[in-house]
Amino acid sequence: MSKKVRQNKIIEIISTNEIDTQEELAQILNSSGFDVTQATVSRDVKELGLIKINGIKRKHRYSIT
Amino acid sequence: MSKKVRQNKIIEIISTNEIDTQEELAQILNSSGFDVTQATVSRDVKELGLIKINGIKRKHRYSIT
DNA sequence: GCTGAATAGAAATTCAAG
DNA sequence: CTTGAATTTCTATTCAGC
Repeated sequence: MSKKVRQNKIIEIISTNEIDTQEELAQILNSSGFDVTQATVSRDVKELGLIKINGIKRKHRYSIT
Repeated sequence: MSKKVRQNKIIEIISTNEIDTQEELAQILNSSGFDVTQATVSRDVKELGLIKINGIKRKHRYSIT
């Protein structure tokens, strides 16, 4: 699978799920057939420019910018 | 010093400096007379809803939402 | 309620390797 | 150029204490 496909999947995942951690994201990716580790997710998050929202109400989740 | 004053200072600091880490922010606060640790900065960051921008271009810095 | 010290937990990077 | 394992670095939380 290409990186691009995986990154599209990441966008889809965080759009439909409340993702707290990169580990969690990696697990969902694995369940979806993308065999990746947290290290790669970290790189994808960076490339995609994703941010971690950490506000007082909306606690802890990844989001697209 | 009140928490509110400190948090205003934080906004000012991240608006005028490129801050990478909470430790760094804590140090600048200390230099400015606010005696705090990273733990408190972490709580302030959360309350203020600050985000850490981690994009491929704009690397690593705190920003207001 | 606000905070610091210590710790747990999460994320980024290094260091190969393919 | 992409990745995983291991490690480092950074952040959040716990557990007092005030």
